[in-house]
Amino acid sequence: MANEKVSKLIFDDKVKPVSYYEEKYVPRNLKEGAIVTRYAPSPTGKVHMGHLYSSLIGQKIAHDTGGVYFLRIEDTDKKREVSNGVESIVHDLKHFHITFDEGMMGENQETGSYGPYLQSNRKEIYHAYIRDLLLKGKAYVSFVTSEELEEIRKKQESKKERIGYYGKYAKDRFLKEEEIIERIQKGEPFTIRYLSQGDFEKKVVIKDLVKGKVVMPENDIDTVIMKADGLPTYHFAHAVDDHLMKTTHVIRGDEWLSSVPIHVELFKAIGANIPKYAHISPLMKEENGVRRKLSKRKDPEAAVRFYEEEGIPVEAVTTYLMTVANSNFEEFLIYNKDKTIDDFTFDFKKMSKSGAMFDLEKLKNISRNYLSTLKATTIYEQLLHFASQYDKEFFALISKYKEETIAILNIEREQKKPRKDFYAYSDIKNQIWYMYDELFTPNMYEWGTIADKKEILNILNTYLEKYYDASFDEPTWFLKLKDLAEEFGYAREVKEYKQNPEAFKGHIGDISMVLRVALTSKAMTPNLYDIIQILGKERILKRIDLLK
RNA sequence: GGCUCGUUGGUGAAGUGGUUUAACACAUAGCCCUCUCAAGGCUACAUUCAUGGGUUCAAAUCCCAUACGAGUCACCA
Repeated sequence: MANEKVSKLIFDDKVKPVSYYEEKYVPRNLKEGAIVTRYAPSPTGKVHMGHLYSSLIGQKIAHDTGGVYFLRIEDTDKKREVSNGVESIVHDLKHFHITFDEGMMGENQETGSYGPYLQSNRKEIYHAYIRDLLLKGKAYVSFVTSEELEEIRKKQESKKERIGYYGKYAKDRFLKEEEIIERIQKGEPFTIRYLSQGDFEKKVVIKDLVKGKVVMPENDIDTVIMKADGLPTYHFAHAVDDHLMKTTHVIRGDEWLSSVPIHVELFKAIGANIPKYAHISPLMKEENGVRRKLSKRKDPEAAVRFYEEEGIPVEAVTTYLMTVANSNFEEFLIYNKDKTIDDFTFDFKKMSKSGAMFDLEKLKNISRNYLSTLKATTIYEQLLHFASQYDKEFFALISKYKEETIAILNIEREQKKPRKDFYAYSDIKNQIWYMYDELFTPNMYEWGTIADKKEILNILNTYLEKYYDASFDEPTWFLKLKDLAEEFGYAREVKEYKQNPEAFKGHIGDISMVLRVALTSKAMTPNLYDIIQILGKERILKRIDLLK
């Protein structure tokens, strides 16, 4: 046994033998082909769109195959940690219906028998494996400082050699045991590095589920597996955790692709099977003609919270993301109108190898379409839920006028080609505010082609006296409006006017515009007849009165 | 600089040697419909698949080179 004295110095007696963990974490009892995968974020802030994107895929393939989706928190970098990070992650994902079968459930809760799922609580486990490698001579203690590393790098650069701590440059490989003990006892900070057996001239072949076959040189760099603070690095924790937690598939951003040779070596070193990898391309954003990754800091739409706060329906966001992941999903939905994401078979092979530009406009379009398929009562409930958190004033109004609000939301909805005029719950108020007396203010300016106020009032008064009756059905109502137009010298039909513009003051459109603006203060509204019916006689009189 | 990946219209893309005069969707523009708006219908939008060579009767599809872009080369994940 190598390094026996050294490891006694570093690890206390509580550290169990590796065999303990190998026996404790038994293979999962799942059916053939079941996928076990995880979301493994570091708790550094809010969930990013790219995270949602990959967790959507992870959850789907795990559940479609009868597997397990779990949440492991990678908090080995204590400097970057954010308070309530876990809570925030769980909340953001839950809003998008992403829930976990096991793992972290909240700041200090977890379920599942492959835990702990918080890496900082797994220190003993990592130590067991690190000590094992140390004793087998596969790892060694290193005192190299970042300054020394920098010097090595410069030397390599000037000699045009490959950069890194490898081979002859890995000078601490050759430290004598006595020296190591002495320096540790002096309190000198140290790390533990894996003693790489790799050969840069040899190749490793990676069969990535997204990128396909990738051939890379073997890793020959002695990567740090335990940091000076005693916590493992990502690379080592990844190998140990996914081995013990019986992960079958690792889905992660493609920035990890070039680390796979290290991971392969580490998995082999601890005697573990190598999981299947799927390295997914990032969501991109274009700014000033430059393509870059969608950034949480620069792009508000990158934070998953944005959609919750905007009231963009969860279904729209997930549909969009699935469309980006597997573009055939879009056609699948066109031909299977009543189907959802759950009926669709996701395929890694259909994923793009290069990063897709994130297209908010397309997402909004999907959202408009989605919202147009909902029943008015459903929209109402969702709107109520949204407003209760983000618009208290509007919440009070729609609560008070429940039936009326549903009627407003139902305008031009239950028909073959429903209206598609809003893409988010936050957008609804902009479209219908004038229907509430509390929000309505008369508009004196948008009268279309008719400028004379006397004429306007005359038209409105005549309408009320001779042509308005709340009991009219739509065709009758419109016929009456045409009668009104005729009385004032406006054409009954637009065509009629266009054929002979000199014969008329204007046409029916001008007359209905007068009515529309008087009642809604807006030049653009949904079907006027529906609005009139919902307002009712009393409020119509009142609104017209406001103009006098 | 080394290693790796990528490159089809403004955007997401289909496409895996001949049915492609390059699908579909978003965006944009025009027309139609129409009492306004939204929607809907129709039309337009890559003679060409980063560029240059090659293989082949035939290439966006196979091969090579070049260019450009991205990732990585931490005691960050």
